[in-house]
Amino acid sequence: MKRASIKDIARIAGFSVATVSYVLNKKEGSRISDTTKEKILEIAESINYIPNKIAKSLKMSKSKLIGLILADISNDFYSNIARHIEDEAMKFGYTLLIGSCDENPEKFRKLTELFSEQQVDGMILAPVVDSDEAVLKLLKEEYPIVTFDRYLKNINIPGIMINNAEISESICEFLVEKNFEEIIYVGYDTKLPHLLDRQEGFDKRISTADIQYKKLLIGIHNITEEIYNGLEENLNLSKKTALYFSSNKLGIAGLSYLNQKNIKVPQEVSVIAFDETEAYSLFPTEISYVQQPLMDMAKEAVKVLDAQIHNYTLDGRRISFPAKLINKKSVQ
Amino acid sequence: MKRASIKDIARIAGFSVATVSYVLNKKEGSRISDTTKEKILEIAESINYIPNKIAKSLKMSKSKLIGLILADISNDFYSNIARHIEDEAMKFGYTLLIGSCDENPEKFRKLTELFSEQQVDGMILAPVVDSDEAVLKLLKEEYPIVTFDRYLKNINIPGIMINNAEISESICEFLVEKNFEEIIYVGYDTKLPHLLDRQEGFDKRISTADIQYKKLLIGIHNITEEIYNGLEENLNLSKKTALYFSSNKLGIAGLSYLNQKNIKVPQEVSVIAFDETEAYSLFPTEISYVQQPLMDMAKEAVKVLDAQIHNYTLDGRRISFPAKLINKKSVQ
DNA sequence: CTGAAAGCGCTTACAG
DNA sequence: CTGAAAGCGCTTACAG
Repeated sequence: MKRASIKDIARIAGFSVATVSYVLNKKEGSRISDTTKEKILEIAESINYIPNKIAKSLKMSKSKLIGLILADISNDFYSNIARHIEDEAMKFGYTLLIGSCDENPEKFRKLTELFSEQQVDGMILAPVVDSDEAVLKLLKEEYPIVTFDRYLKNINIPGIMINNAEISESICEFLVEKNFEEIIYVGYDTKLPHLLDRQEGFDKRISTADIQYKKLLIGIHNITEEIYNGLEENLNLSKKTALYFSSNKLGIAGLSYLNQKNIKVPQEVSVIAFDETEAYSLFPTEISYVQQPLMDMAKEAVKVLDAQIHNYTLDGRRISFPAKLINKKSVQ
Repeated sequence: MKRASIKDIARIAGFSVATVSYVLNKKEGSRISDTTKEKILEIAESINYIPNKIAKSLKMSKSKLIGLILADISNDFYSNIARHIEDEAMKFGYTLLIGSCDENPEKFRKLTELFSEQQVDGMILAPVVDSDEAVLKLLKEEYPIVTFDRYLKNINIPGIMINNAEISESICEFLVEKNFEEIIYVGYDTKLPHLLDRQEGFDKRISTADIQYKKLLIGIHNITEEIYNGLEENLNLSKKTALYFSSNKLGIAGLSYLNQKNIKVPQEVSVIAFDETEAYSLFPTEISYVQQPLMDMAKEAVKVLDAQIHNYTLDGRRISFPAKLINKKSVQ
């Protein structure tokens, strides 16, 4: 079925498409008589008129579409982000295109290209390792973009993130004061700057403490198995030990290991994890974790993006939101 | 920066836009000389030409966009679905618009309208209670749609789902054979047909068994608290009892309760939950659960939708995929 | 208060 | 082998 257009309304109403367009868009400036307005509105209603945003987009060079590229929408952390961004984007009248790139720079590039062809007005990106080139290309097209969660070391664009180094440093401080004999930092074997920041913040504080320290760096593609083997090898229950899992996935995989091994938290080992997830509620001990203010971050991201979309100025400011430790019962 | 168009290429190359369009689209039929082709391709490359799909969409009446409406993208179950659908849609050249409606028919309606204005080629819907009207309207516009997970009792459109009644019936059979003294079905207090099917399938089998049976029906908006109170009141550990949690969220909330109360599974109570989630791996006992073949379902959904998009025929067939019990250690 | 016309960036049937 | 032209459904500056 061909859908009704403004032209159909115009024909039936006996007015021009211009007049119909003015009425439908409720422009203040244009003085259309009330009877004309009513008639047109009535007809639009009766023939079930649905405006064609594609046509409007073409004419206006604005699609009211925003592209969101993240590692994997099925990952709890990212799907939470997506939801917050969706809500916020809707408030601004944007609809969300979502793409998952699986830490793969080629997929990332393809998604930026696809979204760019789709004429999204802007993109919110969680860039992967080696995605600089793709982002640079976007930048050359003067595409409004903002990074989220992650950022690019060598490209200065607006980015929303947490205070990765600082929060890790303060987590370390917190653990140091508890007098552990050994602390194990569990992170990813990666070049992602925000994760390196987490590491370095932790390293910085621990280096001035006289505590045994290990780093377990996990390949990003085989988390469960590597965590299992890593902890199997490195966790020494005869010492008073604390584990710091520096991401959501790592936390879940690590807790799953402790669970399988029936290792008691915090009696045998203390744990701090990252991000909120209802999964923690199934673990026998209430887990202490680092909480990111995702909703505030999403609000800011959309706000910053929308501002760019409207005036095409890119100030390269990165904004760090403070994460905080929600201390429950997994550290003693 | 204004983006380069086909017209710019034409001007620079000294050919018409028609020729440029033919070359860019690599049509077989049109015989363009190789030198022309090369020249045009080269220029396109050098001025960083990006095709404008909005313009193409308008001309072709095809946006290559698919809308996905579900209850909440941050819900583990739905974000998994979204990911599978994303992957499959991409294979067909579609990009995904995602919207969450929070079980709210008004939000659902708004999303259908928004997507419809956005000219998506089709929609994959997890309809909510009282969304019949919105779907009917889509149908009147002859919009290609397919329901997923859920279906509409009174509207006959293609739908992808599991064998809700049958799987529940066979879960019940499984439990009956274990000689429990009491079985508690934990479900939602809802009118969603697929959830009623789950209930009725269970009821059907239990009605022929001589076992004490309770149904705990939970309001969809306050799960954690209602599960807590409901189990507190109804779970009697002096009897050999089995709990059947008929959704992912209910399973997690229920296990969380058992965890808080330090009730041992399966020693004190047996449990079967619904859907896979890594959350289960944090629970002290490996959880037996009902697995839905989400990837196959996603494949089928996109396939069915794509078929509709291409020939506008709607056969109202619902397709049930077999769910199956993955039996672990939470039932004794 | 209303309309004719141009144009957004494409595709494609037709002509030559 | 290539181009002129129409048209997809809108918006808007301009004229009357």
